[in-house]
Amino acid sequence: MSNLNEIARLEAEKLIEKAYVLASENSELPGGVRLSGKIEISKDAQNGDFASNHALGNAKALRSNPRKIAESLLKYMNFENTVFSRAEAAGPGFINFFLSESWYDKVLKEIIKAGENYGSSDALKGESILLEFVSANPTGPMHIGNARGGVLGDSLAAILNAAGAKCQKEFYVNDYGNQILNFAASIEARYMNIVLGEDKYEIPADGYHGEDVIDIAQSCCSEYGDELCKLSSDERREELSAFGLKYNIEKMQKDLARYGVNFDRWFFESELYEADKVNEAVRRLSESGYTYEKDGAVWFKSSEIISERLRAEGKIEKQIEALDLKDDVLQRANGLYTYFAADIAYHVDKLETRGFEKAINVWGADHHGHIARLKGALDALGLCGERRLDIVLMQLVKLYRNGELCVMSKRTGKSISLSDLLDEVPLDAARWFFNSRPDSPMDFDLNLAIREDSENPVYYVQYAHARICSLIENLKEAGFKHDENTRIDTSLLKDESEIELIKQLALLPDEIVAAAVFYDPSKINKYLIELSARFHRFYNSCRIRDAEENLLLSRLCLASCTGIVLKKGLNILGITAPEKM
RNA sequence: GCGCCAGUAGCUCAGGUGGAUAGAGCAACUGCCUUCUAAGCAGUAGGUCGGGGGUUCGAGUCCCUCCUGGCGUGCCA
Repeated sequence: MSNLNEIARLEAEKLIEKAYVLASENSELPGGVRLSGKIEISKDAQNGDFASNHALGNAKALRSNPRKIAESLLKYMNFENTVFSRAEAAGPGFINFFLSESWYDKVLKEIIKAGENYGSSDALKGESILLEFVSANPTGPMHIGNARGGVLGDSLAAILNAAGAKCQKEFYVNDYGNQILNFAASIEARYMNIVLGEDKYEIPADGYHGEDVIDIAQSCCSEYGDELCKLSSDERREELSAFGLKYNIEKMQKDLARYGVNFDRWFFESELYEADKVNEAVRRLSESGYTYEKDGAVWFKSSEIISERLRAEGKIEKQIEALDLKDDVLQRANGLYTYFAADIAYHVDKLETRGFEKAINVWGADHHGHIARLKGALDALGLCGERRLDIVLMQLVKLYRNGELCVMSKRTGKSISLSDLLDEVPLDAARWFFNSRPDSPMDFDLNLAIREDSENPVYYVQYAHARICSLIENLKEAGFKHDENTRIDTSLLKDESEIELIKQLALLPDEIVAAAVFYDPSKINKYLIELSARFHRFYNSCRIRDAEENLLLSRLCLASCTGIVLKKGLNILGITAPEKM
């Protein structure tokens, strides 16, 4: 697989380098300078296809004005056997390169050859990544924010894999600790009241008051009858929490699967306790001197290790002081470990025990305070938290219906469950929306999301795909078809809309890598919208069916390449590419 | 108070790590279907890139400062 833009960039760089050597040999420019600069894709076709800023950036070193330097370099360029036909000096001193026909030909051939693998690359080859996302509390139904995290994580995993990494998807289940005790007590109250037919039992103030807990209790009744009444409260709660967890986890799995979100592994927090991993992690921190006891609790010296890192990054003491860093509790005075302690153990398991090179976590923005201390703890354990743990922060989602905010909270129980949402919003639209803009707070407008018209961009993209399928089918019936054996003459594709479309097709490998590197799946959304726009433009300005046969086949080839690329992009996002609409 | 994220057209947002005249969609207005899907295309109009400084050939992008909004700042998870 080759990236045609990358090839062009490298060739442009080589042309500049060679030209500089010749120019300095001929004393036209001073020698001995290592030219810096970059080659980028021009925004405006008037400025060529690729632009170099080398002449601008090295003007001082070359003791001349940028425009002159550019012109000197151009004198010594030879475009034979390159993907360029020519170059020119422009503006303040850019060197603009123009692609030759051979490049456009290569793009289409590459797509036909690679098929559904087109766009994949080995840019991140060898990176082993554990991607953790959703990790919703199993004490209640998931909400819309979890859906966003699920879609985002799932798309990101597909992107990382397409970019050549080996990425595994994991859901961390917090099935241990305080909240589970509350959960059990809440179910117990509901259960006992149902069985005894009275309101004697009260749900703890910080327990779970939602309807879903009644469902769980009810379901428990039909399974056990009043059997659990006979047990001691401790035993009963143990039974009930196990039942409730199983009930909720199965539901989460079902709901997420309905969204097309699947995990390679569901990792249980309780596994860490059973294997004594939490204890061990805290012990190791203590042995390296990063803990102390105060008020009967064991504390982690978060402020110390975070300060160390900030110092290494060049922050001055005053700035660090201003942050007013605080230490964190690992083990409470009552002997129980905190969530933080378990999370440290969990990440040791990811990075050390299981040997993943990198851990990426998709978190809601409300967890951002947790980042620095977790990285710090990993630093303290010699696991390079700053380098090996990346957090993708996702801003929160507000759900609106008819212009009114729908509040969601597990504790008040007024939540909208994921399955309820899916009953209203089509899967493709939901996946498109949740993928769109991870780092700004999102207003999810139900009324907009369910509209099946052009205001919903996902249909714009899908429509382009359906149009292509219909076109191909149509021409097939007329006796024209295109496959890898069809001889086509891409030099016939000269219309601006054709050229612009091919250039966009060539961009997919770059976009996938960019989305992978920046952990930003929404780049694919944007790419697909632009690709669709360019296709529709082409479709409207270039008639295919009535064209002369060679031109017809070339255009058919272009359309079918576009179909391949649209389908690939939609697949990565977990969205269907319909053949008819 | 401190920290993180955001502030770009009436509305929703792009802007690929500093490039050339800041772009789309929606809403408004004008055109394009007896011909491959009009869920489409072409065009008009719309801007002090939150304000103010600075860095340099060049700033929406980087630095400082102020303003506004969201989220944090637990022996919760």
